[in-house]
Amino acid sequence: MTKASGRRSRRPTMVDVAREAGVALSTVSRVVNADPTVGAEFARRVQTAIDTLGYRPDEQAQQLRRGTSRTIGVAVREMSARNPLMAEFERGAYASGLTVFAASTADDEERERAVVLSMARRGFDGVLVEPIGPDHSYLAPEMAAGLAVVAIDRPIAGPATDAVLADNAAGIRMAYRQLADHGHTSIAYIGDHERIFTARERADAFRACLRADGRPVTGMVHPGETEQARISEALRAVLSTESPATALVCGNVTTTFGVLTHLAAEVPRDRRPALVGFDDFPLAGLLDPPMTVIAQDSPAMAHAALELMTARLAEPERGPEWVTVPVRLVARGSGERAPVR
Amino acid sequence: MTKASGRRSRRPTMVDVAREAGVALSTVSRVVNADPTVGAEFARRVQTAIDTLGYRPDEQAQQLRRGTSRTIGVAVREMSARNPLMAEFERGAYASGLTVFAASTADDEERERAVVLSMARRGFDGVLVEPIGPDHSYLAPEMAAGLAVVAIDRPIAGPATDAVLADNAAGIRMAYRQLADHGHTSIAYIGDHERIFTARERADAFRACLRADGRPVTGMVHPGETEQARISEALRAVLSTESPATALVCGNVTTTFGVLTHLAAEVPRDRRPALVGFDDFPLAGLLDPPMTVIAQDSPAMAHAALELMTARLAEPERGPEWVTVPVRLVARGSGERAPVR
DNA sequence: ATGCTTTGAGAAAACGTTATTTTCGCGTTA
DNA sequence: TAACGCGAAAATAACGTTTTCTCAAAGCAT
Repeated sequence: MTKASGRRSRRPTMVDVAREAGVALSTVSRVVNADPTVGAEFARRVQTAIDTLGYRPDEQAQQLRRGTSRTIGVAVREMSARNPLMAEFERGAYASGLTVFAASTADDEERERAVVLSMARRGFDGVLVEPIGPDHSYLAPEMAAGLAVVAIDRPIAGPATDAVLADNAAGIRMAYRQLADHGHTSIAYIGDHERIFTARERADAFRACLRADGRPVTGMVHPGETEQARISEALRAVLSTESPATALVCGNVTTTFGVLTHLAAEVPRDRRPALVGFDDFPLAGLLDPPMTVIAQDSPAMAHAALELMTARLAEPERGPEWVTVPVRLVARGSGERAPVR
Repeated sequence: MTKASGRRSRRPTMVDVAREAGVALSTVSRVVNADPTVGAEFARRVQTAIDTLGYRPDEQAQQLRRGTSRTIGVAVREMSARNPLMAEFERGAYASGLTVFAASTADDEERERAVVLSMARRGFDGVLVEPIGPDHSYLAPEMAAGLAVVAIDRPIAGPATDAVLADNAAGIRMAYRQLADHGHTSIAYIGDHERIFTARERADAFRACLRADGRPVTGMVHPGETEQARISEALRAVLSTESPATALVCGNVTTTFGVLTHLAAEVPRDRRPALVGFDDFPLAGLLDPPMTVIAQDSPAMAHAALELMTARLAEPERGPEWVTVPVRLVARGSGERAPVR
């Protein structure tokens, strides 16, 4: 209360505490960090000074001095979208005493770079990133300087990092198998653009399924932008041939929604194809028919990511590791319908 | 390359650049900050040194020194859940040259405190917070020290802050009116627990609607936990009286999902009540019947929040301001069904 | 008593910046 | 020619911590 004459009160600092308690600055630091070499009487005096002043250490200065922040950043395409993985990861990290801050890359390569670099230059110890573009060489110097990088959902092109991936190929095979087992012989795939790693893996796996079954590939695989117009177009192409597809595999949730929207609007209920979607979503069970999906194991993926992250933080020189997490089929009805016609 | 003998390379710092360019530390700083008083030749030399070394300023040290970070934090209940508001806010902030980092409070009061305090002590300039508990007095010293606080979705109890709220009461009135206009005379409400501000506002508004219509309130308003069991119980109570409700207003998305789940499992299609839900959600239009909802204007709310935030950053002493954003009714079918029986 | 370790606190240097002050070279003016 | 002013670079002092070093006092054995 001595010199704070201005309206705006400054945050109390260690120096203030030291003055209040009548001890040296370094003694305050030792008390704050529970250094056992500080005497009981001194500790008490400092503690009361801390309490009366409402002192809180400045984490920024701490980190600058310590060179570590116990903070890890999450750079993900969309924070806002349903992203159970991030929630799981955050929970786990919190339990390990790590702070997690997230920022979204908005599916923009340049933005990802800016976000991740900003995290690195703020002293974040690690970054969990859902990589966007084909070039991640900007990460190399940061990693050399000690930034722990774990890729999620897709691997990072360029420097070798840890990665957690879903078993996309197995998921597609399960979807295909389920439809084939229910009598479908003409199965088509509609998915995301193949510039995206997961979309590429899934489309490739689907083509492999067709080939393994001795069925024609041409005209049955439709990757592309996830806009309604493109999806509707693909659907029309697939459903209006002389021997139309009786079943569909959707490559991701956006595609699934687009397909459902199109079918609801333009295809009579009793002529709709059987459907299996990649990725589960809320309400999937309340649709008519309930939606059969390939569900990713978000908790397991988050757990794996956290494991990799903490392992790398502890031992920065370890070799990069990839973890592939199994997926599972959730049969709800849409994928178990018999072929129409 | 002179002394970096260890495997792990240090990030280059201003001192390194200064040494490389053969100038003083402060000259490097001036070049980095585009100070016009630096000579062309010096600027060039420093710039090449920066490029060859790959120097990037340490934002942490910058912020410590500058006392400002142009960073604002978002503390929201669930980052992972669909939260279009946050996405909008982030986009706008990015356009204004602000960095946004988000952390989730997991609906836990203590966690909120930890997260927000951590943001403050890291030098974040502002915090957008979706407040949890009844006591936010911990914010007072931070605000006194200059932290800009904007509450979203609910006001903050304790220190007076800016806030952006949805017009909950008007939304409930629109929902009630829509159902009444379609012939319903027995309308019930199921919603979230009234410890939550929005739930309280909505339940209160619904009671007011009943009273204004001269209808009994008892037994028609069911706020509570959003667990399936509680919701099912409320539904049974409301639907199994001698004059059962023919229409329902759901107080939030979770409740809506719970109600839909219960109805799908236990009530034959032709005996289901009309439904209006608070908050829109994806796939609402693909349900059977398509779901009528009260939709919040997330972009408008995000925009308002950003306005308040920037205004406060610019002028910390301005009076707190509350902005109420209108909602709108999206009629899709479920709220326009005539009463059964 | 003397010397030697131990304990515990203070002083000061660092972390990587930016802001302020000092210094210096040089052209201008009296 | 000396004083002056000015532009531009160098030096230095912060920002709020942690950590290393120093050093006085106390404890203990000889």
